[in-house]
Amino acid sequence: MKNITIYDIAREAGVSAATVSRVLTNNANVRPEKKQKVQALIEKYNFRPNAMARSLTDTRSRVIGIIAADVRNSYYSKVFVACEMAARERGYMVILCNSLGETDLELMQLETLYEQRVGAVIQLGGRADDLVSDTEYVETINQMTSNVPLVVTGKLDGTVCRQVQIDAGKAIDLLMDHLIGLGHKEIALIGGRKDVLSTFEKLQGYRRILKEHHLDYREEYVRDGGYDYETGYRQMNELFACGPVPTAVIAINDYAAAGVMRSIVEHGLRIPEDISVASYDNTSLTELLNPRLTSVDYHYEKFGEKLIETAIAAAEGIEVPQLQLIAPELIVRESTAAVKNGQG
Amino acid sequence: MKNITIYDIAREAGVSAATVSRVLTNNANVRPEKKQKVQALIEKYNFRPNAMARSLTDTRSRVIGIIAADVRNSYYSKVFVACEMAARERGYMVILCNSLGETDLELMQLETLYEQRVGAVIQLGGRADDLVSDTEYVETINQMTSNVPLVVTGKLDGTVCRQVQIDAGKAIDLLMDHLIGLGHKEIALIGGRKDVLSTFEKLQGYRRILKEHHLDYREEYVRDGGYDYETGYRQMNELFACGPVPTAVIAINDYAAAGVMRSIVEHGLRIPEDISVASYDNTSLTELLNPRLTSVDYHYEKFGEKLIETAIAAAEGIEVPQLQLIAPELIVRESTAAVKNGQG
DNA sequence: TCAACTTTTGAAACCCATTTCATAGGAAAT
DNA sequence: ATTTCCTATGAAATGGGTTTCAAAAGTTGA
Repeated sequence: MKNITIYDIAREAGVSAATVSRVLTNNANVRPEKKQKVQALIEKYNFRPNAMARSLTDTRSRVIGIIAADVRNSYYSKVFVACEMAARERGYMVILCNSLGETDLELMQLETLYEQRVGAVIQLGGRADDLVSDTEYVETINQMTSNVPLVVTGKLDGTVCRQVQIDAGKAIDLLMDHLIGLGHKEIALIGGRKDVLSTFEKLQGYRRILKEHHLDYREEYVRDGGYDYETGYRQMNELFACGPVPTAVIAINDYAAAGVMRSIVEHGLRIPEDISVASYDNTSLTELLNPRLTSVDYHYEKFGEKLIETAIAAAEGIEVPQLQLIAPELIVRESTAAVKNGQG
Repeated sequence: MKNITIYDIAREAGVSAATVSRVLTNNANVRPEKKQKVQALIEKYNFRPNAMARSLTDTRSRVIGIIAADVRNSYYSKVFVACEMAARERGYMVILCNSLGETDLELMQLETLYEQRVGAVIQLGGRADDLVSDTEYVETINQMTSNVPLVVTGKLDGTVCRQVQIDAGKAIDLLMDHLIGLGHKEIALIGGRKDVLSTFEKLQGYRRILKEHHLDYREEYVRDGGYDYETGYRQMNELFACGPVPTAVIAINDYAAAGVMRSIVEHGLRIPEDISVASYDNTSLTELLNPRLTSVDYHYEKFGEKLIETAIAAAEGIEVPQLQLIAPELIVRESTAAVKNGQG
């Protein structure tokens, strides 16, 4: 299956390769009759120019690499698809890799993407979201970013990565305002690792808001863990077993919320009549669960656009603010309601 | 940010570019001291060879393209991640595109992937899953497959695409055996388009199995539509409104099942006590819904491996059987139970 | 020590498109 | 009709690797 090249086309058309190239790129004058002859042959052989060869001279390859933690998680797949659409509109392609939480793999993929000479890499989740950056990791990243610019959704102190973050402070604000407005005073926070930037910021916000409303901060109400169903289920069970039971729960994402909800139902309580549940991410899960879940949306379309725009700017050497924030929005559904009378 | 090349390394090491290349590919003898000097410089400059330039001579690019309908759907993201892992183990990369159900986009992406000179393309969902292939589409595909081999999960008559299919007949067998074994005689089928191969085959199997068990086929029990929550919800509502209410429902996937479940709950019935619900795909949703959903699993790891192996074989010109089947497995959870006494 | 091998090595060709540069051909201006 | 200015075109250089081929260097054996 030998591939056809512009030379084959050129020979058969009786022109030079340069002329074929001009027809392909369409940015120089070619006599109409020759142009037509070349186009006919391109059609005939179903010829498509080799993007590899092209990008050798092009310098910039019009490809953005994305390293996501795991697209099987709805949050990442939503961001990814948003990025892909934004990239396509701008004449770019994206390449996706899943790091699956393994730092080694993450770095290998960064390397592979650089070998592919992508213009920039966007990192979704993974090591760059950690609150405190590991020195060795930062060093490796610094080596790589001398080759290819990196856009992260967290932050990496001591590097030149561009940051596009969700405004986590605003996100917790929205949830707390909503719940406090409904009369809740006992609000638990379930799931998430405190050493992850966004989770840490949410916790900070939680304490700040409690103080602003003269509400007590209770250690037992903050129960971290992972970002999955299991964590939500286990931690809510613990709350039932040990601590005082809150009137509202904020889960770190929709998966954790599903776990929280099951635990509540298994304990014979109703949502939202007995306990309100809300979460972050606003994935499709929110509509599938029963009751439908109140959740914080991140305007994924805008989010993807900003990520891609930042990446393209970085690839093309254009300056952009190093930190950009995405404003979240609260989507209220059935899982939150006013606190019961006589309680709180 | 001028990139370093093997020539830069060669000059500084006082050797020829050929020698540097030999060190990189590691497949020829190079005097140890020179090898070491070159490796030191590679390290020093953090040099990585340009994969584009490499694949110009390599012919085969060690990249497989994947066109999925939409990775925001759990099914596709599971297959994709499985493919990615299988590819990595075999020294390949994958590039993902989402066709979002648009045939034009699908073809554009096929073209883009060919321009990238991927070794093969795997198509998940989309046009190739249609029962009857559109002539114009087939023609375009035939043109493209003269350039790059295509692996599909459906079938495309009149083309040379390799097929890796889930054994849909076996899948419906598993579900029906399970439900009939539980005493169900009134089983509805909800969701899916009949012009999609796998859905069609499931319907065929459904009729065959009913006949084998001397059960009546009832038109009203087969309610097609899309593959989403809405379809499940709407069609189950219709069943409640118009038709006889079945004792069990098989939804075309977990999303549709979620819709079916909500409709049932909203009608004041319980799952599985009043109605059993089961579905295909066994995505993470099955564990998140309440009750947990009985669903048919496709051994995604094996599925991904077979897809990638087939794609790599095609890329390297190795013969493989044109059609390969994946055997599904039933995962029984809480959403199915024996039919109530006095019914059926 | 010299012939006969084997291992290393670099120059040059090659992969495939783009782009520069110089030339050839036409059209417009004098 | 001649000069001037564009437009159209091809040869060759370029980008960054790999590979072939032939020469150089190192080994071995007699």
